[in-house]
Amino acid sequence: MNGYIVRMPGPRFTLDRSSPVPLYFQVAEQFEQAILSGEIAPGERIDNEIALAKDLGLSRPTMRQAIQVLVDKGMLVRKRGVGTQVVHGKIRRSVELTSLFDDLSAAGQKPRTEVLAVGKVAAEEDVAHELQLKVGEDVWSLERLRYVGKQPLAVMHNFIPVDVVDLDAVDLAKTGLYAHMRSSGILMRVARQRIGARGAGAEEAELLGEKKGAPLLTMARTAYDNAGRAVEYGRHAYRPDLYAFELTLVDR
Amino acid sequence: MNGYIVRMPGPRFTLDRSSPVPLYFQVAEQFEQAILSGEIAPGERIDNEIALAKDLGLSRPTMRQAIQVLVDKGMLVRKRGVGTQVVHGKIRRSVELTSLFDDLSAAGQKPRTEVLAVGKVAAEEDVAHELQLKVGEDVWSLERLRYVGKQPLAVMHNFIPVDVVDLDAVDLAKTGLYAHMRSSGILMRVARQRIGARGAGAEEAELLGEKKGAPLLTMARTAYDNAGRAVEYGRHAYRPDLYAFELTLVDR
DNA sequence: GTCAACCCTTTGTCCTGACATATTGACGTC
DNA sequence: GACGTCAATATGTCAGGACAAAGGGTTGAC
Repeated sequence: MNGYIVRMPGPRFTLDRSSPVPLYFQVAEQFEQAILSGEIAPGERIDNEIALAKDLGLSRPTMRQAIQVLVDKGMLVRKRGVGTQVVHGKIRRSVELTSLFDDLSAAGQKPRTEVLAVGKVAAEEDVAHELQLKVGEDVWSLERLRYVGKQPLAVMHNFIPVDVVDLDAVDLAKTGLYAHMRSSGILMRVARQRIGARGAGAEEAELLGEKKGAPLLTMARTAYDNAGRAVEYGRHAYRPDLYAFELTLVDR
Repeated sequence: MNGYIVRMPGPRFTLDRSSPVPLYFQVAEQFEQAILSGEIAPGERIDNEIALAKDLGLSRPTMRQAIQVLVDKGMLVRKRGVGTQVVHGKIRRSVELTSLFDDLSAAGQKPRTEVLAVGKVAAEEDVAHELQLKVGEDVWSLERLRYVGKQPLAVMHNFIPVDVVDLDAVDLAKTGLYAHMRSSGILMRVARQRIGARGAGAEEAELLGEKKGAPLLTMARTAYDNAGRAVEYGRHAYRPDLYAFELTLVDR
């Protein structure tokens, strides 16, 4: 734990070379903090890569990798021949491979989940197609109603191949589906989402406390694990007055 | 014995070192092509980085950079100690810093645009806030109706600071707004989007050929140039039966 | 005064080399 | 046969150096 304090244009960075956290990540984290706290103002230029690397006792590739993390997040912009600037401080976390449950927990809300139905069903055509199965094969079907406070927020319908996890033994009202899958060793690495809208059906409307035909925000998503296997397909409908998707795009 | 068959660059990649296109990008492009064409099947492992680099006469960092491009696109997945696999072939291009016009053009559709109104207006509070202006300052206001074929697809309302571009001299029915901004030297590098849904207002409904209260897919977006300046704020409403947002998420 | 040519700064690309760490399969012991 | 250990394999991280290319400012010619 050899701490390393460096004096920079504004912020001081500390590096711990004995930590398992990669150096470039340590730098990126502290840079992000300095930007979010306003220590480095939007529009301001940061020192050039070579000087930064030298000041921190790092190589230039490592310094570049750290900066790249924030460029990918949309917080910094590089301009060849000019330098690297802060774009803007407040960045909404882009849509990630997290669940609504995670989102709300992070926001300090108290989400509650009601399991409407769970069991094995025969895969219909679209489900089978998304999960790379044959029509009629068994899949878990899980229907849940999500509340935030006392308000119903979303109707969620997930399909999961039976050989991925076992849903019988779990209390899904307490544990998020994704948390359960993670703890079962399922790592979701890539997901495809499709966001749209439609009018509420009679049953949905009833569940969400809306009228039939009321506008709903929909999201269908297929998640793949690190072997490329489809491990989850979900179709969800949200009350648009309570939920929206935010994302930050970066042109590279 | 090595019971598994490792896939080589069976397609011999061609590299042009005199080209201005970076080597890592040349490799990434050809790899992508091989994956999309099915030459390398989903789930298949590709050769390890060192062997690939050697075969192509590249250094390992360059090879890694090439692979990283496809990992970022969600086409490949790396597993330490194991190798790199193809996830799945058909990847929808993730939401990018392009416009609907670009999207439809790329899809071979023939989009048509009707300019409903264009002119300078005093910025209201939300517009001023998004564009980093003061309330009451002049901004361009541009309302358009987008058709695909004969069907109205979207109502688009854009706001642009007056010192960014001049909209008077342009035929916005023929030229996309973004294309015009690009040709004016405005480079959009970062954008924040918020996707939601709501019922159609009376005017919108009329324009889109829907009934009042019909579900619409909405997207609000603020774009920033490479100096961090807000250059565009737009509020758009889409007919959900004709349009949806697709994106691919990658966990890194 | 205008504009082109030049130089300096900074990021972009690419190379070689090294060690760390996660994963898997094979081997050996009990 | 079950289980722990070890080695092989492949990616992850990091160092240090070199040249290319783009942008911006300065200088000089006209």
